[in-house]
Amino acid sequence: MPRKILVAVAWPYVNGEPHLGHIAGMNVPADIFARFHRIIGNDVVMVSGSDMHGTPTVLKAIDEGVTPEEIAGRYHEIWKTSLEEMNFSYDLYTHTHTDRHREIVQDLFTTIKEKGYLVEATQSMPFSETEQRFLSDRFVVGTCPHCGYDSARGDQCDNCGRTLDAVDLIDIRSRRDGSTPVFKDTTHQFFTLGAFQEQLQEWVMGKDDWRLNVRNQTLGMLREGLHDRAMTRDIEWGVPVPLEGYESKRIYVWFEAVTGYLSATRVWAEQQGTPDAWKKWWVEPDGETYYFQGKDNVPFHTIIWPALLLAYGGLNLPTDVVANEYLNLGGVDFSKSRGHAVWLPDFLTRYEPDPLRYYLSSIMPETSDSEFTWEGFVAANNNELVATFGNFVHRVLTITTRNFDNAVPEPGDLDEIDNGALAACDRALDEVAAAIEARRFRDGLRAAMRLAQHGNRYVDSKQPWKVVKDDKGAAGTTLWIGLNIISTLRTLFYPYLPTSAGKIHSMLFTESDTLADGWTRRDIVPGSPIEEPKPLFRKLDDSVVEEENRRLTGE
RNA sequence: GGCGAUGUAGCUCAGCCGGUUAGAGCGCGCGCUUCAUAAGCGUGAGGUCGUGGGUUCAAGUCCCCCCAUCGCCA
Repeated sequence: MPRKILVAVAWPYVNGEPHLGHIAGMNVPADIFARFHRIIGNDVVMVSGSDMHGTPTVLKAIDEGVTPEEIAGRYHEIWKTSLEEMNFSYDLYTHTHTDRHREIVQDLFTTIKEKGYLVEATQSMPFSETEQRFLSDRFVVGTCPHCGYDSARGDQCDNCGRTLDAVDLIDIRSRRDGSTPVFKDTTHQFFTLGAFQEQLQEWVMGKDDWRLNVRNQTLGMLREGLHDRAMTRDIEWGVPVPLEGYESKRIYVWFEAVTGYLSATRVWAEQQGTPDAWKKWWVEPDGETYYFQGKDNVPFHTIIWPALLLAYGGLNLPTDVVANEYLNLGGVDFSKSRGHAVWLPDFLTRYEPDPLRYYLSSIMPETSDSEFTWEGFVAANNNELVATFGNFVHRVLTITTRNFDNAVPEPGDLDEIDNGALAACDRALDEVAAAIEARRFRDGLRAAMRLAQHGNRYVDSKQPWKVVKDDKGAAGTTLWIGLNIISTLRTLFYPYLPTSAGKIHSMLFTESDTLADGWTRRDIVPGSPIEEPKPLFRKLDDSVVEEENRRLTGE
């Protein structure tokens, strides 16, 4: 029975282009995981989309003097294109500004309201008298009461980093027109998070395969106790609240955005012509759901979203929340709010996706922040991808095609070393599978690379380029083994480097594809044709480092 | 301020329930090889395991204080 695996990838808010920091921690691991589960035969659906209604998008729109819809639409297209170019295998990459998403969010909201888990309460919020509207925390600025910084936001001070309450700001003013707001009571719907405390606690306690930071941070918050949270806001960009008297309010973007996981799966199922198919992952008790995102929103996925699912009832809680740390750039924060970043659309105009997927996988911020450097990228490309992996494939294929008339040689009897090489293939399949299954992607990559190294050692010890001169049969055996190793590498790297796996496949086989062949060492059939080898990866000149660093620091 | 994670060779990281001279990949030195995108293989150097205490016959590995970085919360 295939397992049912939902791969839910974080929804980026679209107020700018994607950069490497975004994809290193979320899309890359998610895609590896999804591709792996597909190739071992599981029933996978991978969904995500752009969060159109995030506050940063509204702020950007104000800055540019255009509508939020225009900003969101513009960057959504850019994101979508870049994600496709990276070969991330989404079954659906949508966005939150669709009718269907709104319907599903409102259904969730209404149902949870009917069940009594949304209650009305009032709170005091800054209100702009000039504009006759409430200002959410990020729309007000003032002087930080802690450090005196004069442009602290209503939710946080960018200077000293402390989180703030708008009430505490000194000399508070509207970010929109500079006027001084007054504080006024406003009515909102509060989600009774505390009602789910025990259920959540019990649930998380059982998750001993979660990453330490995810599990412990969640347990810590549960220990401290949960408080009701406002699920509506006084804003106009977002999903309308389906309640009377709430016409000027919208559903809180976090309630709405996480619901995207569910709505996207349903939309995908509807597009497939099987509208109930989403239940395989969300309703059937053995459906597994994996959420990939950054460390900054762990509680939303381990507490708020699960509580919403419990409140709604009958929907599966996350199997795991795979939160990664951050990928930084040369010690500088990768956040796009600063100017320093390697932008994905720009990167892809000069470099291939697979070397990037390789490097990002090898430095994936699984346990702590990591750093992208151009030196590292070039080194990983040249010394590992090209020298170890690409070169192994190339040398074996070259010797084969030159000496055996572009066909797979016939193997003779296998000796201990030959059998050891085949055993290494099978071992690598097991090791990589175990690592990816356990969401240890760096480990998996390294295990795959070990097979390429084993292949190089094997070929070195057998010296087929020499042996072929006086014992063609023996050389044929060696090359046949070598081709088996290449075939296995094709499979091992398929989740990480899908394009390269495809290239290897077409050099070795004339039909089927890597995915269809499954997670096994496909037999290499003597006599079948082999294509003239072309290098899998391009070596990068060292000057790239200097060139790109210059580009980064601004000419 | 509270909670959580991280801190091990130049770089990226392994080190489970404490136990012989602390490991891997990359980089670096040396040697071998030349089929291959001057790629490969072997070998060597390199570490006060963030700091300071403590427990123990024995501690990166357990306990406590502290420091640094990142995230979350007040």
